[in-house]
Amino acid sequence: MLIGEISKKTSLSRDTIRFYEKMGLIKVERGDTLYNNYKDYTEETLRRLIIIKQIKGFGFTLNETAEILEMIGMGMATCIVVAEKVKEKIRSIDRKIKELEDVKKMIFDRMKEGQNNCNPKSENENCQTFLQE
Amino acid sequence: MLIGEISKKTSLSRDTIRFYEKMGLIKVERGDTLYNNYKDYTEETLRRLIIIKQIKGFGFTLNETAEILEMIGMGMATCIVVAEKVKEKIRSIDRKIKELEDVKKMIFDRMKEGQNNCNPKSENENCQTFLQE
DNA sequence: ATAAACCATGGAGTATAGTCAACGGTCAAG
DNA sequence: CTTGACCGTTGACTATACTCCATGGTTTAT
Repeated sequence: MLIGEISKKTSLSRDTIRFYEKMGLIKVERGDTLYNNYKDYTEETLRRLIIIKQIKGFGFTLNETAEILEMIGMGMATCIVVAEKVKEKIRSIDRKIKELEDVKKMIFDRMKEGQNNCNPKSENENCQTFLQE
Repeated sequence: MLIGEISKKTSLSRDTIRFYEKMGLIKVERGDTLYNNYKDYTEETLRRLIIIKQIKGFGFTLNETAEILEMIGMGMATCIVVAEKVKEKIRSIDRKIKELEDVKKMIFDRMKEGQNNCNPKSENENCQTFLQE
């Protein structure tokens, strides 16, 4: 099938599909006919794109997705391995959440400090929050 | 002073200082002397860079930092305005945390679904987690 | 005189995941 | 025969905040 059709079937834009091809996530051949240079997307590729969407739905990056696809290709994406990957992804989300919470706490603390530098008589002047060394 | 000196005093790399200049966060003039084209960084610029570090310490982006600097320049960075900006920053952090938690929950739920597709006899085969439509 | 240690500029590269525009070829219908 | 709807490739652009490199000029010390 041509790119327009597979694009509709996957709800991925043509550009995205071509981008995935460039990234090596899918392989595409030319059709047998020699008189045009349209690419021929197979059912196999369609399935692969759907799997890619699934994997990305888990929050994996394209690189990670490529890795998992390779494992699937080698039959090594066992339940244990997949579960471990997903768990690691969850751990990395937890790390990000913790980082954000740390930043938030830091901002809170600094804001409190800053408020000590804001007294009523400076109501219409620059706040000293950022201006102290 | 020359860039090497201000770089040491602020603990910002030369490249970073030049980058800030290019972004318009600081203005720098050439020295009075005409026989070289070295830039002359003033005490004022030094103070400004220190303020930039303070503001960035609150998690503001460079664009936001530029905004706040401008307000300071106009004497409009009042305590109320600054507190509101900081609060909005905290709110945006909270939104990010919530997004991450949603993603995490989604992954959890899907993983549970996926586990139903993993039965013992497929121990050494690809997990079906990503393979279902 | 020359080497080390500065300085300036411009441009490319980093990571992520595409999106968009330009240019040109192809195909089917009227 | 021409119009519209496709298709292909290449390269630039998005956002963030720098970092690094190459090239070339300047200053200071020996």
